[in-house]
Amino acid sequence: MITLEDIADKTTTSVSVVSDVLRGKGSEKRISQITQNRILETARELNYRPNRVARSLVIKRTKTIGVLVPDMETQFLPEVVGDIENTARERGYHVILCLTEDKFEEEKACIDTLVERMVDGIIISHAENGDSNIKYLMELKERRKIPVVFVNRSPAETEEDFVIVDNMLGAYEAVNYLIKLGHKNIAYLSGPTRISTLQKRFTGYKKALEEHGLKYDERLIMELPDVKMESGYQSVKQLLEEGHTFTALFTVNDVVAIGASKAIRDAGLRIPEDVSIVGFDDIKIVSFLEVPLTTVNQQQHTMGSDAANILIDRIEKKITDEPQQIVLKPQLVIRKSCAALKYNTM
Amino acid sequence: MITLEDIADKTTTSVSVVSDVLRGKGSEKRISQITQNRILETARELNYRPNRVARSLVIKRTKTIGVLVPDMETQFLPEVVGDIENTARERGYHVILCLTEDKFEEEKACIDTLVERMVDGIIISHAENGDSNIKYLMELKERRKIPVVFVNRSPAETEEDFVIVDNMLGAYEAVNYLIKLGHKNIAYLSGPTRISTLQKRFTGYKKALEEHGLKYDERLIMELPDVKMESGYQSVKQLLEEGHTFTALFTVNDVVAIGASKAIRDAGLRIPEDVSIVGFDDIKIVSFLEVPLTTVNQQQHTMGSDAANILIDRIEKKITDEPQQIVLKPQLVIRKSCAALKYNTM
DNA sequence: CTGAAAGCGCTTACAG
DNA sequence: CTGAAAGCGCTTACAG
Repeated sequence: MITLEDIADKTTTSVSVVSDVLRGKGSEKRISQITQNRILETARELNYRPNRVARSLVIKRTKTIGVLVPDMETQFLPEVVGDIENTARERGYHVILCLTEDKFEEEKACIDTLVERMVDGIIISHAENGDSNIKYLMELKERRKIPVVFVNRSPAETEEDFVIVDNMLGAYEAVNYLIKLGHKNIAYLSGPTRISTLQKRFTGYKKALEEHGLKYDERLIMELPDVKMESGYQSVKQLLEEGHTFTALFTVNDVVAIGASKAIRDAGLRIPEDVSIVGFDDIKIVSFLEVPLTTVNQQQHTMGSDAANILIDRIEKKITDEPQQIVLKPQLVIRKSCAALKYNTM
Repeated sequence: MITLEDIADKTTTSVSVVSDVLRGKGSEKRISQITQNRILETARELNYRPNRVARSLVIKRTKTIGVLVPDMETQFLPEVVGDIENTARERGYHVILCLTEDKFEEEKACIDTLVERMVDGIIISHAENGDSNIKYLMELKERRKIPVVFVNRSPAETEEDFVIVDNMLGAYEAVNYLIKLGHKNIAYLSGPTRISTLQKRFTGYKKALEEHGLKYDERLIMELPDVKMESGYQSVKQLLEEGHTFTALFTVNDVVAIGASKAIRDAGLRIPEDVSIVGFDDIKIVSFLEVPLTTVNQQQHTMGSDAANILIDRIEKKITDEPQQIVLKPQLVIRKSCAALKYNTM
């Protein structure tokens, strides 16, 4: 490994001038052009690579951001993470990726080592499984001045930066749409309601029902243990076996909708003739399904890049004022999985 | 930020004993139990967090690995990355994620800054777009002693560590299966063949044809610009419009198969009655499709964790001998998208 | 049992 | 125009 001192030796200068020249401060510091050239050239010859760790230790910035998300399974998060990485890289930052499994302890451990690694900031879709690290994060933010932006999930009534979609509105519009099509028995496949985002979708569902004077039927609500395909499949299977009557189905996300669709087909029912279905997320694949899925788009690409930009603006003190709280507007994307209610006979 | 010196002051000891105690070397260094307790306690009181950057500078290890992949779009890579992160975290390492967009220059820039950041090792699914960074990586590996393991894609005839699936065999078995079902006109949707992995799948396709004395028909080969759904859709649409006759279709990956399926259905054809189709990857979703897709599973979970384990073993010198070259055995997963050829009339 | 000191590779006043 | 020196927060011989 070759160091500033090596270059200083070869050029019979000193580490300070070498450092200045290599950081482009040569002219500002009035180093003679000749010296500058000599230094630049030998740096190239020796294939000098600055040691960023040493640099970080003194300037106290690492050009690194920590990204904490529960997992990479839902297809939605990888899309967000990908966009965070892209914008971060464009702006000269690297991303340390931590999967927290939606567990309090894992998340805490990650936060701690990220701080020890002197990350410049953190983007987090925080665990909402029992205990919470929010106050812990906020303490850190105060004490260590590490900016934090919440993405996809945000703490309730917070003063912090976040970028989320309006989950309640998205769900509301989805259910509204089903109601307008004439449906009265609309089942809902919820995820764990301890997760705020999903709780809000549930609220949107109930609100739409209420506003249209439809009764809320508990038997049509399934709270799944997770938001995966298999759970979507199982829960609809169960719903059907229990003989509950519904002509439409709203699901907490697309992946669950895909699982649910399979159960519906397996029961010999058709989409949308027998049951209409609306998802949430608008992941890439759903428009390619045999019955393209009507769903709620939550602008995941904007979500990732907005979060990264806000964080980096904070780090670079381009924003210092009030909380940046972006609530993206969800968009109902109507495709082929819903039909007007014709027969009320199911 | 509180430092070793702060603790040394408060406990009227010295930074060296504090450092020793905090790293658990207290007893080994025969520090009195009383002193140890005092130090441990004040560390806790002051909420001491070690500065890993400083530590890394002296010990020359960062407990960080760099993971370079082209993108997060194909669903396959997020699964691999997720598993790398999981095993790395279990073993005390963090992951810096870099998306290279399959571009030579992006990849080089990433490699450079990763080295400057003193990562302990690199896992890479390398760009294969024109120029290559392989020799560059190997140079680095020699000079800086940074272990590298290739995942998913590997250089030809290399002495390096890698973990890939046997792409040729997977494709061969897929096509073989179609042939056994009686198909003779089997179209192939290839990705860019500059990508070695995809080239090998193409070879497997040709080999199966050849072994069964089937003629290779260039008109049934489409080389897509990328391996995305949209391209799968477009290429089949084109194939159909051009009036080429095929009763079966093998695709370079599942996502392309999904796009292709849509085009087939749009043309009023049925899967598998009119055309049989086999994909590659076995991503989560394909078993939930209306017609569950027959595909080649490439054990992506093993792939990620194997790569991480090999890399970390290298870093920790648990392996020092010959190249670790893992070739996973692909598994044909038979579902519902293929049928025996009955009529040769299409 | 404990502490003083060198050193990791940088940056940054400061002095000349 | 250029260099000596302190310091970032650690670890690690080494001395006593």
